[in-house]
Amino acid sequence: MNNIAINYRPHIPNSTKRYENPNFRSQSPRLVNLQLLKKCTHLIEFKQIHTQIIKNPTDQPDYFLPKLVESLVNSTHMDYAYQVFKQMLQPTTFVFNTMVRGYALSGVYKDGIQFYIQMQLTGLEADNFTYPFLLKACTDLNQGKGVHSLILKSRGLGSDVYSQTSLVSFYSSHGDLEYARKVFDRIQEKNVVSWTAMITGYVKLKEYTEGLALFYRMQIEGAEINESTLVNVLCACANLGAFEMGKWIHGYIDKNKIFLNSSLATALVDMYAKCGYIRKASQLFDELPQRSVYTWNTIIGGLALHGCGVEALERFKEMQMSGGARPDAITFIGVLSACTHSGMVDKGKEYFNSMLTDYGIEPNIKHYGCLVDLLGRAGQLDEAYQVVQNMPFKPNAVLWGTLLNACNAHANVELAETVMEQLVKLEPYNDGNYVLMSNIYAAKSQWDNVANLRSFMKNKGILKTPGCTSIEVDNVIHEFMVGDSTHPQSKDIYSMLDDVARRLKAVNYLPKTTQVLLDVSEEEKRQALCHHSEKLAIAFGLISTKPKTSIRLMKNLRACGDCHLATKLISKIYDREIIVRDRNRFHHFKDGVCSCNDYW
DNA sequence: TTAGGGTTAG
Repeated sequence: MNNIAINYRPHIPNSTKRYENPNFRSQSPRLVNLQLLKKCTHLIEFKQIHTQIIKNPTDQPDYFLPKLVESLVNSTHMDYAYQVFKQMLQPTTFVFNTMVRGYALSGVYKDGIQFYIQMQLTGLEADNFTYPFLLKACTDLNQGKGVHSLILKSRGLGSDVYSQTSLVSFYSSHGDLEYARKVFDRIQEKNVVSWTAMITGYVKLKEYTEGLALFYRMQIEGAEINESTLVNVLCACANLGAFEMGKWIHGYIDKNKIFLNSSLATALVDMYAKCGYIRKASQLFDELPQRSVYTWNTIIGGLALHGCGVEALERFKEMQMSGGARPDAITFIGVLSACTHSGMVDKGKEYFNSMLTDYGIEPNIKHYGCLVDLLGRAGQLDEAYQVVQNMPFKPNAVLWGTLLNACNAHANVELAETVMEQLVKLEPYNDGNYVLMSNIYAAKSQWDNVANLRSFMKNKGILKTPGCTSIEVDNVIHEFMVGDSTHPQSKDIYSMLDDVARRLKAVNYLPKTTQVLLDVSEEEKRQALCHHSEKLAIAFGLISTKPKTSIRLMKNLRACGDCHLATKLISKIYDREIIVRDRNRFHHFKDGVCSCNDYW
């Protein structure tokens, strides 16, 4: 940035070209007023007003120039705002604040901070507006901490709720939740924005349980709750799969007649979809009076997650027909993942190729990830590998992981080993990759390699994450670990498991013992599989819910091959729909088949 | 003139 001149140098802009704006015609050409300023959007309109202010001495430049700067900043004409600023004899704190805000919002952070420094040099004192703007111009933790100490030192502003809340947002958006919470706890008179800022901090950093805990406290303390609060709480519910809480929020919205704005509607649709209620999500979506690109993306992505690919593509067509929202890069993540999760390989390729040509959207690494998944699923492993090698991005762990998954599905040891070389470098402690590789070796009966991999993991201290499945029955979440016997109804659960095992045997079910990473006998492997957390949760679901009702589960890992096979059979034997949310997607088991068509 | 909000690849 140039040095900021604060001497008054009259400047009449060159606006020789006449521009006819209908808003201007009815106004007297000499009259400058705020109404007129508010209607300006184009630079030439601002220039005309600027000329009038300078030419007409009765129009009080001291009053109108700051307002002109403000309007220019609001219209993101920063260069011209700076030109006007330079003409001011004594810029006020308001003008400096406005310039700091403008540069921060337009991403020219350094200039924002520079303006604050310049303000101090001119001897002006910061006011309660200064620090929230200045914090927006801070790009790293140290800068923010510097502003924090300035706030503490400033007269009277140490307890200003705006500055304090800005600090909460700053710290949490820079990953320091501990500091954010310290500031939050010290806010004397917390309002709905300060509470929401802290909850948002937790949610953004995936500390969903903490976010919900704070929401409970907020209610106990009788704080006001508004749409923004609920959006964040719903986001936590969606990601935790906390359906009862999410449903309660929906009831709260209805009961308190809270306006379902676009953000809140999106969060609600997303909550239903991520909690496994895709029909409810779709129905709610249909009832919405307005849909933004976010709402469309949520329903398309939600349908994709549930393997409802055809329906997702129908929604995509509907989105385009409606003309209300333009598809963006995220829409295509949903569209491509719909094709992947439903096995529509050719359609997926078509959509990928149409992104740039028909929609002007450059595919990013996530779109390439979807393409690799799509090709991998179809068994086109060489082509998938070619994409990884030739795409315009350096492949990350997700991309290699996608390819490893494809190698597992199509038992390709050779490529899997090449992929693993990369994954060991990028994610040396991700146990899931080693487990997948072990399964690939096991599928080819390469037991030596399985053993080598196991000792490699042991030497590196890499432990397999224990499987954990939860099920919600009558508003209580029951959590099961592998081999768990701590549940109060454990005896009944294991009796039910015996019944399940007997009936599975009767339909010639053979446990997939190759997927067990233990150095034990076949019988012990069978037992281990039988006691996987998913099966324990299903057995509990069978004994604690009414016949023919759906059973809903959530897992911390991907579905294991043996549990997947067993769950398909159980859905048929016991005539139950079983809906499982695993780490990546939903599986709807019904009548012996799964919505994922055995690829996940 | 200030603080908080929705969707995204294994």
